[in-house]
Amino acid sequence: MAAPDPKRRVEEADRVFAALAHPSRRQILLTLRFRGGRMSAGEIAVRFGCTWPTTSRHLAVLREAGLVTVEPRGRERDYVLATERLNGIVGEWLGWFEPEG
Amino acid sequence: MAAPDPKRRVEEADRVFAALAHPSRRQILLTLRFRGGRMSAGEIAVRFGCTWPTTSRHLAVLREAGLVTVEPRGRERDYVLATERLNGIVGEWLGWFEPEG
DNA sequence: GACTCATTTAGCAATCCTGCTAATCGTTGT
DNA sequence: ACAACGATTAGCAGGATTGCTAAATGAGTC
Repeated sequence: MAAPDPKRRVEEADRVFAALAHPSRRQILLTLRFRGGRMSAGEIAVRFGCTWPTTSRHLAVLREAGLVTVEPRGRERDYVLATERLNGIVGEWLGWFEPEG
Repeated sequence: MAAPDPKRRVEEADRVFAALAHPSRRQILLTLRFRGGRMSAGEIAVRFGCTWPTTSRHLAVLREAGLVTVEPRGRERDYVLATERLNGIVGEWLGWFEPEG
């Protein structure tokens, strides 16, 4: 486990919020959420208007942000939603703006 | 108050998340939060590394996203943090990923 | 009105993002 | 080995973003 380096934390938040900036990527996360948190790249790709490679790159952005993890399964690749990280980073940031305090 | 048009809701979320994608803009929101939710454009600008016009444009992006509102005061302009909207839009989206359900 | 201060707008260059098509890689099945 | 399938990578064009400097606006002051 990495030390609680605040600089690293900031860079991670940067990548997470940058990843959430694109509607298709938020849609991918929601789709994953309501399909049990795990789908193959193909299952995800067929649900979107853009081409396969474009979706694949969106998935790469989400993976580099740590919002999904990849688990190869045969010749397919399962993408697994990292719910705790999404709630952790975004929730922590949003927590600064809570009414009380 | 606008009708609960889902399409409009989506477009608003787009703009909000796009606004949050830039570190300087998140920093502006945090700075506002911990200075009482209200600051003039100048007070905000002097705290950032970039030039005044650049900060001004960041503020415009936040304003178009509805995350801040502007209140002219004399020849200055106060930017007011729209906490309830930030918590509303981001919190609602994040709510879809809560553990239960 | 002329002048100053606070802030924004205009205009430009560099960079990043997103979409596509074509080519590639790794696994399965014959 | 070969072909088929799932998925990613490479390369490119169009458009958006971000930063800057210089010029313009708008409100207060003399």
